[in-house]
Amino acid sequence: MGRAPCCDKSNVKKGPWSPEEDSKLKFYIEKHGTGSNWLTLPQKIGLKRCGKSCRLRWLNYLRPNLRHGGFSEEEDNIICSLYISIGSRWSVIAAQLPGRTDNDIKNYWNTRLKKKLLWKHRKEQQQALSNGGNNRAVKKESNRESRSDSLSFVPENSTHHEQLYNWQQMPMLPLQPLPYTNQSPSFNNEDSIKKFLRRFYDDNYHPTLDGLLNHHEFSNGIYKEQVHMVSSSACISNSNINNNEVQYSQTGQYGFDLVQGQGSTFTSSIEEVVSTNTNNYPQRLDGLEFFYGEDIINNKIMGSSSTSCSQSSNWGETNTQIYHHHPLVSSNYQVQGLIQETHNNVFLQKFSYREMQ
DNA sequence: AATGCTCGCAACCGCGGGCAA
DNA sequence: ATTGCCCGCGGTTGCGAGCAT
Repeated sequence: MGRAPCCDKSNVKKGPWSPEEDSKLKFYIEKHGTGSNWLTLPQKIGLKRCGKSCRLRWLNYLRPNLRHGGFSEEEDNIICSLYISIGSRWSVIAAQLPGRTDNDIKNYWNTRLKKKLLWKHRKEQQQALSNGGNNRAVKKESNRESRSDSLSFVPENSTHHEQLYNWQQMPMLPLQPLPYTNQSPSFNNEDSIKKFLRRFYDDNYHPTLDGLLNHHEFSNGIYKEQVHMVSSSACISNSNINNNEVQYSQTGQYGFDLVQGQGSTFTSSIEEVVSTNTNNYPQRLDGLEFFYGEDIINNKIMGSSSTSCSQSSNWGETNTQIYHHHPLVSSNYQVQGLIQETHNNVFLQKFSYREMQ
């Protein structure tokens, strides 16, 4: 006994949507909403489509504020780090990337991002071989990947934004040299991909957190300031609130210290840090919205999921807290701030610190 | 110019979970 | 507690555009 079909399959249209169908669906939903029943919706509109097909079309294509293509470097990093943390839960990953659909991210991962990582891995292998190896097969494959990469990510008429796709221009994490192996990494399953990805992030992978530290660096010649984001599956929901992450983060919580150093006074909030860096290194702020939140970059409050973080602000609401003195940081570093957020059941930690040079 | 191949993306499909009766 | 229905997710497929031969 199979499941009863959701609609009369012989009486519904399949395949690409016509502009007329799109406008019918869009017009109706914008005016009346979905009526919380997708299956009956096509009949109301007069569309010969399955309700599920309507839902998919609306969510993935027609609904407002969607972005297609043009994934940024930061989005790449978020996708990679979340993939490591939580696997192929595309809807959860999509929830962290405004305007992106789970379908888009899934396609992007399967068709480009995975290959991009593989290509980089192979390039490193080839470099390791450069002293002695002259493997024609590797060379041929490498040429093919290079060509493919240049066409896919850095077209000749690309804009600055598009050029962010060029691996060589990406501010990569410090990489461990990869030992040469005759075998390319196999991407047969999720675990092998995660394992492979971690090779790129070994320096920044934190076993206790089971998370990835996304890494951005500012340097003014005196101090090095590093900003990390941790996404962790270990604290995936509030029910795990007692695990190590939260417990140790609670030492010295709430607020920031003023930190003195080499004639400079560090500011007391990330908001001010952003402001400082905007003045000194405005070019490095581009694309950091994912870390600070659009509201901070734009100096305005846009929503509840990401909040500004001044000391006296309304930070305590629901899932967001500020901490300092993160135990990961040694005496050579001074923590600037730590933010913990929960977005759609994904736990995120963001912290910044400065390295005393 | 014609044909075959590859790639990217939109859409489909089946299944599991949640919820109400 | 059980059943049926719907929603949403993730894996898969099919098609069209662009590229290689």
